[in-house]
Amino acid sequence: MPVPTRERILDSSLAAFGLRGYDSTSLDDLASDLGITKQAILYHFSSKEHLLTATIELAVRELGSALAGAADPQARGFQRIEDLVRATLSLAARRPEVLGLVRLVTRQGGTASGELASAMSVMLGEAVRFVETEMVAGRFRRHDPRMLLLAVYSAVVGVATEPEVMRALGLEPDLRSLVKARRETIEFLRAALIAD
Amino acid sequence: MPVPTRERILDSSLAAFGLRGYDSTSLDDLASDLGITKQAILYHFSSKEHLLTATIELAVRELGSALAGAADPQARGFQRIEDLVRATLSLAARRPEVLGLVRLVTRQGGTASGELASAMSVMLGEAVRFVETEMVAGRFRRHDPRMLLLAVYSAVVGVATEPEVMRALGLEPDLRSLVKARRETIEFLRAALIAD
DNA sequence: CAGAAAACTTACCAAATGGTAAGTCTATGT
DNA sequence: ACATAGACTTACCATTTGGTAAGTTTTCTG
Repeated sequence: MPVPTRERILDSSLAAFGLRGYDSTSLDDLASDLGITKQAILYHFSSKEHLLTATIELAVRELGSALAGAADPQARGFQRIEDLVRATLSLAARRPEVLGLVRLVTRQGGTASGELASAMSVMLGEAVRFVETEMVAGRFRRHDPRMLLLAVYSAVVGVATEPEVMRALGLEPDLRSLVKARRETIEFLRAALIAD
Repeated sequence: MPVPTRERILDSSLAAFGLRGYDSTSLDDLASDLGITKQAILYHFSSKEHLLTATIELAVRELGSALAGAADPQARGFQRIEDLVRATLSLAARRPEVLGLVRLVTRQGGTASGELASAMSVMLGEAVRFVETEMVAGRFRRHDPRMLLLAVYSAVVGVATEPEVMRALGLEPDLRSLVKARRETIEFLRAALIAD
């Protein structure tokens, strides 16, 4: 059974918006990639901005399920961070457009970013509480939890979405390097986080 | 004495390209901001892509001089990292568009990025050698230097260019928070880098 | 099978975009 | 005083863009 056009459009637009940007992607580009006309897109999504909104919703769902699938509520201390970082970097390798879109929207912060902003607020709020309890329990070094998370978020998303910097460092972003980058990133965070 | 039009154009395009993106900035936008016509821009730069190239060159110069001014060749160990991070975050606060453009170009990696790519390669190559000697001297933890720099670069540039994430964390990106973010980022890196 | 709703396509359109051609104004050197 | 070059502006232009209107085909339903 064929994939519904609506979903195919969303898949394509997630890839295009996430990897190349919103303004750099025209509806005609999307349509010809899909072998349909631009008006077919406008039939399912009444404007380009509505398409962006729906695309962001899809990205939020993908990110949310990737992280929810990895987060074992039982896990304590650094294990939980490691699980989340693994899941994030794995998602970045499998579907770089998802994090690309997240980053694009968190930076520009336009009208359509409301949902993503609130979803991120929820996730980050949980993360702040988790980090706080770990600090109180003496398993993590004492820092401002929010600043710590900003640094961790930046490091992970940066590693996940900066293939050109990897190239500038003389590393080809192939599978082996990515595996190595993941291990090193986790070790880096472990060293930064864990209390002596 | 008035600022030459050519420089005014470059200043404006650096801000626009760096903060809003290349495709999102039209020559008409730039021109009307400057109170001139689009053709005046095309008189100084024969096409939009040439303007981008010149703008990237300007950003590279600004970044280079900001970092060169901060790097004391005498400094050893973490002090040197701290100097560079301070300079980077200070530049990000003063002129966010510079790092914005660097990030934009390193991600998309189009035709015009050759100069930035080679400039980054040089800077990162020096950084790799520095980090290696520090590791050999036992002042830094042992990691793959390139992976370590990727994580450090990502953390710093991320902190510098993700104001929306700060907001999602409940932090207003005002001066006090930025100073705090700088201190925390440095502490974070110190914990990650320094050998016991 | 009728008909209506869904899922499109063909045909347009106004605005914006990067770019060209030609003219105008101004300073400057001879 | 005058030609010349630099620094623009006015006037266009072809293409692309997001979007509308109206028609056509397919699918579902009574």
